Amino acid sequence: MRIGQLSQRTGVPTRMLRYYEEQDLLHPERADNGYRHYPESAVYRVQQIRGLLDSGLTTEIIRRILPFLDRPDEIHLHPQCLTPELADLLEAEAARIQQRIDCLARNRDAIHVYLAAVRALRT
Amino acid sequence: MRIGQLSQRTGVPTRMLRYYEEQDLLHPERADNGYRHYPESAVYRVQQIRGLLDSGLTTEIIRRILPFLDRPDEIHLHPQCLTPELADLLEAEAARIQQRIDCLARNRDAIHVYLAAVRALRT
DNA sequence: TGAAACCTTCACATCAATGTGAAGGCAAAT
DNA sequence: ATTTGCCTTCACATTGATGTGAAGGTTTCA
Repeated sequence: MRIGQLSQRTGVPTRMLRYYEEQDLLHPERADNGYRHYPESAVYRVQQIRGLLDSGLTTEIIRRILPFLDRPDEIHLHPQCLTPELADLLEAEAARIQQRIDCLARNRDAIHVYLAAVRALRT
Repeated sequence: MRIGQLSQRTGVPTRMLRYYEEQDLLHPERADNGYRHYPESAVYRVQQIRGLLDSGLTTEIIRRILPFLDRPDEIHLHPQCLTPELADLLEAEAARIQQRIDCLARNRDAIHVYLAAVRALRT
């Protein structure tokens, strides 16, 4: 599919889709006339990128972990592809992600506790 | 405590603590000489702000939900303090937070699955 | 064939969060 | 008492993610 349709289906402006490509997060094929051509899977990929960006990860981090965020494929399953440094990076990033989850969950709970408390008072 | 010590204990630069004050996230007392004076609880509060910022919330959103993120106190427990619009805002923000959590948890799991798969291959 | 709706690249603007530094007042210790 | 280190405000710079618009090529369709 072309960029306009991908933009429509994801709600992400074409400007941003080109930006993500510049940041090495997307790698669409090019048609003869130069138009970008995305596979169906790009829809999920873009949603994933947006979700991670919106959760505070930078494009730089996303670029580095993105190859490992899908079903482990043969390309990356060869043990020698996982250098100790890369494993450390993934572990560290998973830990940072967990920290975010904990923080968000705490505050989500606090909001719900508050709402429940006020509503209980109103009975 | 003064700004320098709060900075040391939280790891947040004084520049940022003043910025958060400007954004109405912190409200330190002032001593006669104009120095800011923070209560002990400011340490947690700053960590909380940092965590939320780092998780993609803006200072604007944080400012609006911050009063409700602590133990519900008498000030805010009066039902008339919770206008329907405010309740909607809190619900909506809780939902957005939940979306972030889901996205982060999915990708954290994917990292762990990948690491486990590679390590299993290496046995 | 010509208009409408897409596509391309290039470039400058904005916004929030943060860095950095200057110019000067206050305080604690040698 | 002077130095050292903290504090104050003011102000300009930077960085990452976006918005916006210009100038021009392509596809589709009436």
